[in-house]
Amino acid sequence: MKATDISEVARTAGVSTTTVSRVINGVTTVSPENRRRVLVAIKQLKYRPNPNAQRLAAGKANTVGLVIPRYEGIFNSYFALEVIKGIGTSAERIRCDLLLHITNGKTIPARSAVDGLIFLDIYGCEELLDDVLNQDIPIVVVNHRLEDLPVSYVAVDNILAAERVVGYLVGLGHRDIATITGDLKTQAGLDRLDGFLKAVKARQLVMRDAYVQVADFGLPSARKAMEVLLKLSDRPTAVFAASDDMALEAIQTALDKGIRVPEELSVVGFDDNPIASHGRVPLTTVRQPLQEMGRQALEVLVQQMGGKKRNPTQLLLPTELVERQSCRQTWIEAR
Amino acid sequence: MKATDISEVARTAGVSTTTVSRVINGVTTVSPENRRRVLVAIKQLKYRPNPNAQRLAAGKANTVGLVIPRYEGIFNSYFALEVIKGIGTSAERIRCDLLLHITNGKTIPARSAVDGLIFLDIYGCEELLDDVLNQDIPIVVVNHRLEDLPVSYVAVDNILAAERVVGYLVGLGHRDIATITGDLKTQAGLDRLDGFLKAVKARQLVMRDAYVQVADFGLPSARKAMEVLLKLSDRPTAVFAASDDMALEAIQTALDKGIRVPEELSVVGFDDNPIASHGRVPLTTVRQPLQEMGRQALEVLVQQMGGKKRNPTQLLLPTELVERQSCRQTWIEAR
DNA sequence: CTGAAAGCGCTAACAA
DNA sequence: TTGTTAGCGCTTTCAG
Repeated sequence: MKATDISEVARTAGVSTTTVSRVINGVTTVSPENRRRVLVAIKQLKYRPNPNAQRLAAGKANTVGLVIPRYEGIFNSYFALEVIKGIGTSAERIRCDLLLHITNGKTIPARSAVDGLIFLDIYGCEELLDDVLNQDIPIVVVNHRLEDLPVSYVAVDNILAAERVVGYLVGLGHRDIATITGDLKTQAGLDRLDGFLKAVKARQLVMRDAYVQVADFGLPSARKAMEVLLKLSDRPTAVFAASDDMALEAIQTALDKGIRVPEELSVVGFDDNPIASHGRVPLTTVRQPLQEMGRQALEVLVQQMGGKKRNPTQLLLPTELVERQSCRQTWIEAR
Repeated sequence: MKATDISEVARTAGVSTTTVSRVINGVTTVSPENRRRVLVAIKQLKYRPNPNAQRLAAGKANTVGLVIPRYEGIFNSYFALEVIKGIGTSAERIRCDLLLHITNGKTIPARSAVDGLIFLDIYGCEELLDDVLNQDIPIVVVNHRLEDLPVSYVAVDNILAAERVVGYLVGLGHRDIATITGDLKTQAGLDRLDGFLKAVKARQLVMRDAYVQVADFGLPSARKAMEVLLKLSDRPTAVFAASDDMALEAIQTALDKGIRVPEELSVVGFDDNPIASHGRVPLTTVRQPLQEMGRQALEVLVQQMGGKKRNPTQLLLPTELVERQSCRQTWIEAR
């Protein structure tokens, strides 16, 4: 049982394979009559071109590679699925295939299998990046700024977002603000901490070392961090967690110890994971346009693959503080 | 800038392209000396074979297509990411590429682009299935039993799982048990309801129509369902929600109305989403081996692609009731 | 154990 | 507007 090929279509349509190829690829120089006959033949034979042959002959893959670091923290997250979703639906629209490549930091799809690459973060893939850059393959990185490198990226201003969180909390009267960080090996984790620190310094808030609890985006680490914070003699009145998951876990930990949120402790998260907006305490958090990041990443990549852009596009998408009910004023305001 | 090709490798190794091809493909009939020289040349030239050419020449793609229905309920879920993860990590191990294809129910990857297909559920893709079956392309469906069709699947016994939930609840003394269903257009949703109904009947429990609240896996639908249940004059003492997300939302809804969980209302979920085990009320739920499903699906597919198996493999993986703290006895047991 | 040569199915000059 | 003719880069008989 052999699949029908282009020559068979050509034969039954009474034209050359070239003509068939032309109508398949939307080349306009085909007479309406011939086009019609080809179309009929294709339908009748249920012909579908062999993509491998197309790619080989045309020298382009019509595929973009989605490289995902095999790292729990990112792979496992709400973040990943949302971005994939954004990329996936866009890819479907422009009829381009998506090659999912989960990597241990050592491998990427073969050059000729893809026209371009999207990295979903580059945690653990730093060395790969050099390879890629040397291979002249179009690439865009999601969720990691690479300002000194000529690489396109689509990310979010985590520093600014964290600063805003602190500003918001200060506006509510908090001065003793702690943070539960993400994995500091990721840029997002690091930036969220940097922004926090920057704002704390700028506003000359109380800054104890213990107010920075290093965690790793994991639930257990968040719980541990929160337990430490709660035991502090000068317990913070507000906590900024670097992810919604961790924020939820932190709230849970506090509630377990009989500390009410937000009455006795304000908590802010990061992500705007829907599950967090519906919990016991609807979470005040930072919304990132995750699907949008995916969509834009693909768009930038496509432009680059089209050879339009020579210099990298570096995009910082806006975040938004979503106020819900996990924060509260610490004093009665003067009227 | 042209990529190095096999003939270049052959030249620098002083052998024919055939020999190079042999060492690449692990054919054993190559002298150790030649093998060494080829390997050296490959490394030196940083040669990587062109997959498209390989696929075309060899007639196999070394790629499996992962078809995901473009449907919020499945695409968006914890379920999807976990299964993808299972498939992805397995695929990485057996060095097979993964083509992610998000579909509206009308398209699948071209036959020659993949050696086989994994459907992540088939919601909205029922017609596609016929196409696939007519195309003699190896396929396995995840999360949907197709007992009357000669199609491999890897799923979970949702009916049995739901029955067990009811059994568990009855064991705690509940007789007024309601359910918040998933989307009944999905088999998983339907089965969970069927199992529930079956068990309720078998145990001759109270069964009011209002005890079956049809929802769709979405949070808003779950909330609405719960609100209806709570207003009932004969309010149920226990609720089985068809997903953890919905269960959480249900608990939240109850708490909002001042109804304590589990003291006044027991709730059971489905999935064992980690976020549910850490909430205000650690959720008693049904664990499904999601990653395992992905892994097994790929394994079954690979066997099928190898031509080993002619008849379909139909797997029902075990679930497990994870008891946490969202359920409670309704009466003081006699001693 | 090795290599020559014939494709795999399609695209793209180039000529007509 | 059309068809002829080379390839694209690799695998695979088949003969040696």
